[in-house]
Amino acid sequence: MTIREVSERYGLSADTLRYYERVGLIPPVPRTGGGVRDYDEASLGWVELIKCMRSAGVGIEALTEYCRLFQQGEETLEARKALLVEQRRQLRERMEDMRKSLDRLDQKIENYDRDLARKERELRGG
Amino acid sequence: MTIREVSERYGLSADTLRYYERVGLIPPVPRTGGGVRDYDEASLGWVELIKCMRSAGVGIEALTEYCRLFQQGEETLEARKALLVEQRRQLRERMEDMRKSLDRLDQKIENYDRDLARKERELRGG
DNA sequence: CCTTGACTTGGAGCCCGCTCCAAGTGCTAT
DNA sequence: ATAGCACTTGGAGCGGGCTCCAAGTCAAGG
Repeated sequence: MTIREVSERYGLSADTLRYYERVGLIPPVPRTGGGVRDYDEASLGWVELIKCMRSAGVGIEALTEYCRLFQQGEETLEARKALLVEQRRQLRERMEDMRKSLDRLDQKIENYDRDLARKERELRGG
Repeated sequence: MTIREVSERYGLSADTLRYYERVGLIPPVPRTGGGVRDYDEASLGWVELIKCMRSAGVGIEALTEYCRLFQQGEETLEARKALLVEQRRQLRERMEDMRKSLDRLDQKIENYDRDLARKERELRGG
């Protein structure tokens, strides 16, 4: 699968896909004789994983570290798990912050509803 | 309340507080005779609101627009509410992305647990 | 053979959101 | 009076994460 096809499939620019590989977010993608990227299933899996994690705000650094460990094989299983557990913790933390802000937004919106309703009554009544 | 005190109270640097005011995230803070910022309750409320919204990833632009509308008075109530509703929508969207990534992380971590347990059994058994 | 077009690389540039700095001003304590 | 310190402003710098560009290579079609 060419970089263009992968780009269209996942909604990531070809530049971004090359960038991801360059900085080590995904392992080296197989190439054709001419050196052109030819994404296989494994590479697609990585692209999808990275897209998912990036969209949740997981940092490039943690993800490159994960990819690096993965390429070192079996002896890094524990390290990889530890890394994922830590990222999960951070993700939960961020979600908790967002939940607080969401509550606050809900509250403010309710206040606006009340203010607008009052204004409406005043217009009608007076 | 001085900028230093506000800084300590909210864990934002004095530079960040000045920056927030400069770009219009919060309305102008009252000054002493000598031109030194003297945060009042209203300003503190703004700082806290902005800190909360920023920590949830709400963009500077939306927040400056909200602040701008606020300073224009009553006739912008509806516009402000609309802005908040839109930001709430975006916040919910981001949280949904994060929930998906979290599920995925949980799944991966479980897989690692299984792999590690299997490896353990193999070591003991063979 | 030559053009076209997708691909390659390395590197520069850009946007966001701070963060830091230089130069200057003004209260406070000795 | 003068040292010291917190404050001011405008502007430069920085890190993250892309995004774009120039220059070159290669495969396919006319």
